[in-house]
Amino acid sequence: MLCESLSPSPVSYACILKACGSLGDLNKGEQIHAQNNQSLFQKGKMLANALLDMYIKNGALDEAQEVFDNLLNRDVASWTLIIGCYAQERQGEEAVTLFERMQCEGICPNSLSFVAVLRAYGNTKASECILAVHSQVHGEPLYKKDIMISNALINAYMKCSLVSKALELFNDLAIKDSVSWNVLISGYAQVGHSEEALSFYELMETAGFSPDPFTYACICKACANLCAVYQCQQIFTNIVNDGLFQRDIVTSNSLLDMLSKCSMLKEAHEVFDRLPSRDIISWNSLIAGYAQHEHFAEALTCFEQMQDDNFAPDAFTFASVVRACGDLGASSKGQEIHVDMVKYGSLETDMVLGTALVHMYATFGMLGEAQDVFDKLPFQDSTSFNALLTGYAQSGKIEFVIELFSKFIEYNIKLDSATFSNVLNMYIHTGLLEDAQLYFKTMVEVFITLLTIDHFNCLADLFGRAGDVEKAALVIKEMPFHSNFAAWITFLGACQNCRHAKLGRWAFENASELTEKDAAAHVLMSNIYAAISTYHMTGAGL
DNA sequence: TAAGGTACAG
Repeated sequence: MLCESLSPSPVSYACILKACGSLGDLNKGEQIHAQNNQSLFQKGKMLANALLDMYIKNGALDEAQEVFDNLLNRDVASWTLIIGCYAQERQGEEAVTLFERMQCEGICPNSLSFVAVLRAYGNTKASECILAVHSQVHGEPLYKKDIMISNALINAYMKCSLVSKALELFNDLAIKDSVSWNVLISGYAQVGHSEEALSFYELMETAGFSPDPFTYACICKACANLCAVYQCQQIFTNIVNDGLFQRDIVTSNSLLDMLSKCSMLKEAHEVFDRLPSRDIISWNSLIAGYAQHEHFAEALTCFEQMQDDNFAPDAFTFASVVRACGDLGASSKGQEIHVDMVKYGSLETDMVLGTALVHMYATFGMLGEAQDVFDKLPFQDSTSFNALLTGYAQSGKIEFVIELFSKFIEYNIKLDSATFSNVLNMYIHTGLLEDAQLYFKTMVEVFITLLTIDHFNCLADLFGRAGDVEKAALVIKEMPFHSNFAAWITFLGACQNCRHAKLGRWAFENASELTEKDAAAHVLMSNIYAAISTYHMTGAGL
């Protein structure tokens, strides 16, 4: 058109901007924006909104906000576009604020505005607001397009785990479309009601709706939650038969993730090899699958291959490989990856990664590095504090443990049950009985709710190792849990060391009540008797 | 010839 010297009209521009939005061609869109008189985009609502939409579809939030701010006449579409933009970007609070501002400025929201704000309400778990919208639209005549509001409502309810409200609305729908089924199934999968997700998938097919990529993503997630191998195979077959495996990357990634999570790693790798195209999510799913099932070397091999294939690792990749390095004890590779994480800026934006790194260095016993990463975190939360404390405890750095623990008390940081076990185990290995008792006493006073039977078993173990089997017995008798096999077998070991036949017999009988014919219990008990008879025979007497 | 609901990775 331009070659033939025709000047584009506002209509041409609107069409071209729409194309830039759906193709993801931000450069072309920016070019059109820059080459024209800015008044073109400020006055006419249609073209201004087309430009706004182009920036939003390209994920250019700042530019979208700027276009919106410079608009002279904002109509309901302009407001809805920017509200939808923030709702989609998980900036729900911002979206809700804009929704309120829009009404203050005298613009009345329409169906589409409600759909946009419902997404924000769902993401921010604003259940009261969702209920308010629901009662507002309730009883209004249901036009066909308003099925979108119903679907958005079901989705928002599910995001707040209001499962029965979502189901009630779904059942009351006069007309359902495939999105209605998808949001319901997706909701069940997200709240962890995976069986229901699969049941509604069956019902959906019975009702005559074919699964689409959205449906497959949801049921793959449900199957992954359940580790349902048989159903995995069924879905795998369906996806291949539908031809979606070749056509839709989200579906193939969902499939890949499902197979990985269900330990079907061989199948996952085959699917990966057969993919017509791959993206970063395909790589991350495969790497995560290997890391989650402790195939750490394979995880790291894939990580190398991914980079050879010119994919830059992101926060998801790092999370898997950091764990793999830690568990493999691959400290130099781990440090290399740390450098990459700094290079890509992943650490500044992601708390999970920082904590994973603290944990990795703690596993290597490189506590200086662990402390350094911890100190540089954007903020320290309970998870990162626990990772650091565990590191010090596992390395037996008592003075650091004591110092850090006092910070837990001072700043009211929630102590993790597993961290507490690690600290107790440190005391077991250092044999500092008095310090351990003091620590346990503080635990009872400050963190009583997280005490488990394992912690009491640790305390009994401490006394047993110190040779005080009477105190150990008292802990077992008086702890607020039913003693388990682990408690008795540890205690029996302590009785063996002290050659305490009476308490040993007591432990043996209790252990036998819980588990019959356990070899370890019999060996320990017979050792006690053998030791005592040797003692008699050597004339030492009892 | 402007806006819309559902989906995949730590």
